[in-house]
Amino acid sequence: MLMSFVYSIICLNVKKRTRLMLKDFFLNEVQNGIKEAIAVNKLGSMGLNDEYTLVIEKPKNPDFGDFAVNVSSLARLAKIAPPMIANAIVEFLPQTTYTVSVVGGFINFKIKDEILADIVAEILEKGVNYGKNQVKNKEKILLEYVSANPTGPFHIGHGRWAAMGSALANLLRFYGHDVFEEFYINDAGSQIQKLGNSLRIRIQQELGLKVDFPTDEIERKNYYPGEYLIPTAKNYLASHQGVNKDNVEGIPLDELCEFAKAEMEAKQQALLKDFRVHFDKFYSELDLHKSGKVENGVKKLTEQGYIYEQDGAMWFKSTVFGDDQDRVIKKADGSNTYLTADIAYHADKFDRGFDRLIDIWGADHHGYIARVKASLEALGYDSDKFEVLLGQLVNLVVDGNEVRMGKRKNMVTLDDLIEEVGIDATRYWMCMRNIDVTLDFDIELAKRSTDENPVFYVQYAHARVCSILRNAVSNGKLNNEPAPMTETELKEIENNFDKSLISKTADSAKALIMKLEEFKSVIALSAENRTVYTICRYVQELAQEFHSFYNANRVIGEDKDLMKARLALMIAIKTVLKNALDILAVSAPEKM
RNA sequence: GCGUCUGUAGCUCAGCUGGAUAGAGCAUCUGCCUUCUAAGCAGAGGGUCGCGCGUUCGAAUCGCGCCAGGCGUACCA
Repeated sequence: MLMSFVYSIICLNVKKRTRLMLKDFFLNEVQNGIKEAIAVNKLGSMGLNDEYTLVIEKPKNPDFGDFAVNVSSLARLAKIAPPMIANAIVEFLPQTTYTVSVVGGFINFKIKDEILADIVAEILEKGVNYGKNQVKNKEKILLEYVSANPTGPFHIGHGRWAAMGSALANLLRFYGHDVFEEFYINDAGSQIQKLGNSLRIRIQQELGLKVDFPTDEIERKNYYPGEYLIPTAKNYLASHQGVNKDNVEGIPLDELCEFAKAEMEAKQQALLKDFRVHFDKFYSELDLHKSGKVENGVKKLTEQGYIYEQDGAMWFKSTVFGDDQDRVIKKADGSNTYLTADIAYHADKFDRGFDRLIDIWGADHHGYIARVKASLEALGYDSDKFEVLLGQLVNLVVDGNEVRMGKRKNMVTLDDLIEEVGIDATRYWMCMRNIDVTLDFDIELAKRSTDENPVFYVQYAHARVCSILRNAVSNGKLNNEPAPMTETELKEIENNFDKSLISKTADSAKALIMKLEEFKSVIALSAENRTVYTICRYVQELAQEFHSFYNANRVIGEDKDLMKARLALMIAIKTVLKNALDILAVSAPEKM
């Protein structure tokens, strides 16, 4: 509730906007005041061309007003004391929709009711579009995430990228960008051979043969011993009736690879769909090879003089572009490395006309950034248009203890997790932390439908609002009293609200309305910083403001104008909560 | 060793494009349901912001150096 924010602008670079968010509005007021004060020599040695930064924040102490601008930073330029500066500026503030006071170097603003009324009216008017399309430089963005091997089920780490990636796509789109979501299928490497070999063993076991995965340290690395291939083996036998103990060895490896891969892909894609993750394209690495683009990329790098041969392999001079060491691009055995295809893939993304590439990668791929950027530069692309969001991994917490992933016995798949805690909670938990920190996913906590679980807290707020809106137009429960309000009247509030009524509830609802107003800047900041956890934090804060208001005030009551004002507020809260939850792809239940 | 992320309340984390007494949730304690969903609200206690030096009128925030932990450091994907 006391969250203060700081928003600064370099004042030589302020651009005029038609629709000002409140913070921008006050910054502009101050900036204009400064200019006028300078013009009449009230700001000491300051000149019109001096560059300075203004900071606006929300005071923690409400006595200081609703917004505060600190002008101490001008002291160095003006060579006079901060309070004098503040007073000089204040003289030139029109103070139409607000009042001001000066404390030290701070100019404190207190807003008048009409500003609050405008906020609510704007939300009602725009509805699902409130907060949308704020971006100034719209870009065609290709967002790539998850991009798992089609060799098995997703683990919980994939779940983090899936949830965050899809939420980020929704956010960037909401902000106004053109976003294309893509999943790169690593279906070309040796891991597919391992998959086929493993399927053969599972089929043999299904046929009753005594075969098992190798236990030898080196040999075992050529197999996937997870049990998930058992149903695949059954499916294979069901669709290949002629297969028996005697001819199973003769099945071509390619056929097994193809079968297993197709099934794994289908399962992965079905899960993504259930998890509310939509991809515009699943881009096959195999297709990339077939298209000749990989070879073409190598050719281009060679032509540019960035390839040399050593120890029988071909190396890319990535150090020219800042990488720690050069990278092998064609192994001594003639095959490509993973990087070779990745170079072609990222070049192809630009060739398809995207302005910006954003990839979400696990922190374990950190070393790849420099080499892919290097390759893009070598091929003549602007590597600054390629962003990698590096995500720390996920720890599962069970009974208060971390369960290390990777130990095969403790392997928890995303399917298991979703089944255990549900889609809403899984998505919310995966999105609620900064991508830079390792996520502790506490299954017990995420499962709980209590206030310990933020996702329920937020959803409950939405359900409560909906309940009030329902009650406003339904008859009394016990003795069938008439409804406090007709459906038509409620529609009237939504579509043609008399915003002057807000003054009836302005005092009690001020904090709540201010929080609603914050939504737009939360969207803008979140989109620009590519963070989705900030949406989670905001939605929790908004829910908190609502719950607090709910406990202190009644919406439905005798005073009809007051009721109308508060119902308008309820519709506004519902709208903003829904818009935010939609970005996270977490449901906003009408009832709980 | 090098690169990178992290180190803030008992726990999980915000704040880190420098600014008014360092915040939230959970946990603990105290109150609040004959009134729109108590899955809620109000309040209390709880912190050498890993350590040191520096820049600044001002540092959790910026710089440098340490300490601790995660990840990476392949002709694997």
